[in-house]
Amino acid sequence: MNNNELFNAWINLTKYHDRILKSMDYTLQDQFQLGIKEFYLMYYLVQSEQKKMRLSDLVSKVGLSHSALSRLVTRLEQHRGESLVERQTDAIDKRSVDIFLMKKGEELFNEMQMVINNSLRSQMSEKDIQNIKRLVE
Amino acid sequence: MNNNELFNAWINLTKYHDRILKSMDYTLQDQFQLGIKEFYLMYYLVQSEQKKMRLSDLVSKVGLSHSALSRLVTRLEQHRGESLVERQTDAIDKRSVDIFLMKKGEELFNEMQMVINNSLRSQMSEKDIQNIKRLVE
DNA sequence: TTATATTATATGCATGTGCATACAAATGGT
DNA sequence: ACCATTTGTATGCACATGCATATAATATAA
Repeated sequence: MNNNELFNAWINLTKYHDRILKSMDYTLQDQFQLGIKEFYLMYYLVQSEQKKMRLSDLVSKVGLSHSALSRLVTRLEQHRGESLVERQTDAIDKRSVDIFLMKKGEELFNEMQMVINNSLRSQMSEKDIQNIKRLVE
Repeated sequence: MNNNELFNAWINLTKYHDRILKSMDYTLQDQFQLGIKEFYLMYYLVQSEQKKMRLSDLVSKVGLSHSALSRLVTRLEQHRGESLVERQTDAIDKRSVDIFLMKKGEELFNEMQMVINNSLRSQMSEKDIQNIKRLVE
């Protein structure tokens, strides 16, 4: 394998990834005025036991900096006049902030999830999924 | 395949992609004060016959909007007091602008390319490359 | 030819991001 | 107990981005 093949593989992977990402992001913005990062955050809250996570623990999950994540939470607290999530200072460690998924947020998440799944299914074939699994496992 | 598998495959692909991307971007910023988008732009100029391309044609290649690309070119024209690329209005269609890769830009590109290739080789195994090829072909 | 529509690029503006920093709270060493 | 260090979050700032728009040049239609 030469350098050209190597770089071409990378470029093609990027294009494949970005095409799907932008498509999903555009659809979410269009239908919910929310982006893919907002969806990821809510996804990890849903996955969690009590529909809550520490801000710090979300950083590595969502893939944003602390500051960006803090502001993302602020936006979700004030989304079109409704609170999709809420902050609550931890009783024991008063520096720490827990992010709670609210009822309205969970409802919206369920709608978004359907859109996301449709989008993924329409853009990734069964064969693609198998290849991705082989790549990332 | 259920929805969970589908979404997990996507998330894992994103993490795989972003990890490599951020690593390359960080290294380029650190060593050259240039990002991966700047590298892509120069890459396509090098690939072209005469080391030049129309701004418009670069849009789809680099994956930025017209406005972002216009400003990216401006930055490359003024990179640390040197012109890595230059604009030149097309003689026939005076609306169109050709972007030329300058000598200094090509020199820097060659250095960057080595860094990029090393970065890719250290993060993607031979098996990864084969799996990516299967995915994107 | 003249008027209208289209195309290519540049720029004002709003927004999201990371870095550096500020602040508050907890931890550790003396 | 006290002070220094570390940890968790929020915010000022600089900057890259996309959208909407402006401007200039070209193409099209009457």
